[in-house]
Amino acid sequence: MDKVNVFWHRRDLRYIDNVGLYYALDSEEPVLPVFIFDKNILNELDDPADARVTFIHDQIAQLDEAYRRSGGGLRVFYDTPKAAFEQLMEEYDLAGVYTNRDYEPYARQRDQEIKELLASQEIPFYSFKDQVVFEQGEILTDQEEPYKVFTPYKNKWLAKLAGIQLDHYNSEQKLAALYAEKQPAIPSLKDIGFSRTDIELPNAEVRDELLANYASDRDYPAKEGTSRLGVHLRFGTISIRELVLRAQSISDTFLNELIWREFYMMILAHYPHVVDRAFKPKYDQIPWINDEEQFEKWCQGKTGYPIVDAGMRELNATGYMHNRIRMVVASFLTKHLLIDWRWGERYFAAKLLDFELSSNNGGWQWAAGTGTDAQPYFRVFNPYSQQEKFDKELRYIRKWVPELETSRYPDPIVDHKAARQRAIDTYKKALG
DNA sequence: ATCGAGTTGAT
DNA sequence: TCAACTCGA
Repeated sequence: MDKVNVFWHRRDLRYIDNVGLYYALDSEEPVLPVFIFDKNILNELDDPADARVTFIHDQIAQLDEAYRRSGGGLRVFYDTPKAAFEQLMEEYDLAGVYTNRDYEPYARQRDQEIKELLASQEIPFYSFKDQVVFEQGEILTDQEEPYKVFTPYKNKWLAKLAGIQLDHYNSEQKLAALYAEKQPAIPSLKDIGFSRTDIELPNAEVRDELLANYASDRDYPAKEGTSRLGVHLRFGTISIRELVLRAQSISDTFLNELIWREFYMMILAHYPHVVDRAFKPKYDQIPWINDEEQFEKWCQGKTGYPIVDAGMRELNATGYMHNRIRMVVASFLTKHLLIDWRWGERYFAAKLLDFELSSNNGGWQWAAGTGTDAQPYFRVFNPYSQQEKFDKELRYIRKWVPELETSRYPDPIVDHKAARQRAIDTYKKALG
């Protein structure tokens, strides 16, 4: 049996500037890189044509190719992580398993299980910080408590960043240390129960010009003013350290967004109850109406509110929605329709290519007013003034709602003024 | 203990 | 101006 170190890729699908991979390749033993198409996760997805699985598969194929060029190869499983590691333990004499930390509740439980499995044969499990600049626990108040408000968190984060150097881990220059054995061909999408989608994904490049104009352009959905990097941050096809360095020198506003990402990851790690309950417990008292017919119309983009409908149709057609519009549709669902934020959260989770549990949950709780640092409940976005401010020329709206201004376009499913008042009254009563 | 502040607003 | 309340130093 050959003695190897395993490097386990999860949501770090790159070989450049990869911390865990760097340390694995720096070790004594040759490195077998591994990826598992996790049945526990994939079995939960209803639609076999899933753009995210397609994306992952493409990235896996590219990684495999890069490793093959260096004389190695990526070992890919379609299984549960436990079964995959049991097989690896049979096939190899494992010196250790290296990986980058992953902070979601499922991931932490999964890693604990694998760590224990390995420990039963005295195989060490080494994990590294790669996905974020600062983990939960690194940014705390003076009382050593996790922050609940963004701004002081951000200030501490920036102060801490100023005191460190963000290193580049040149894993890409160490691939000669890969385990040189031909690995089986990676399973096809069909083998794992999925089919290819033709949804186009943005590439992982950030232009300086985009960052330079980010603060002024990002709120206008008709412009190409946002980075579209969410999916790459989700699957680690771009390095957060590289991105932070770029942002630092070009755009504070964009850097802020990266800090939000870590803020919500920290919130999820410290307060895992947010996954299915309000961050602020009192807000679980709100009597949502949860009208299924209205929910369906919201999903389909047939609410009769152009900016809401445009956003939902963009999401349905492309797996993406402009951030400004995400706030508008979320406010509309929770406030105007008084539908449980979790319904909206779930719909976004199913549709968004850049879906990130912590950010999605944080964003929805913010819009619903149930979260950290959230909107006050009496602040209800006005879909018409949002439209007037951010898509005055109707460029975005007409693109997704071409039948606007025809008799085929539906009447509003609720009256803005009445719905706004109903929301405020309902929240007030529930919280009072 | 006190007090200023709090992502993206609306009327 | 509104309107509610908690966070954090």
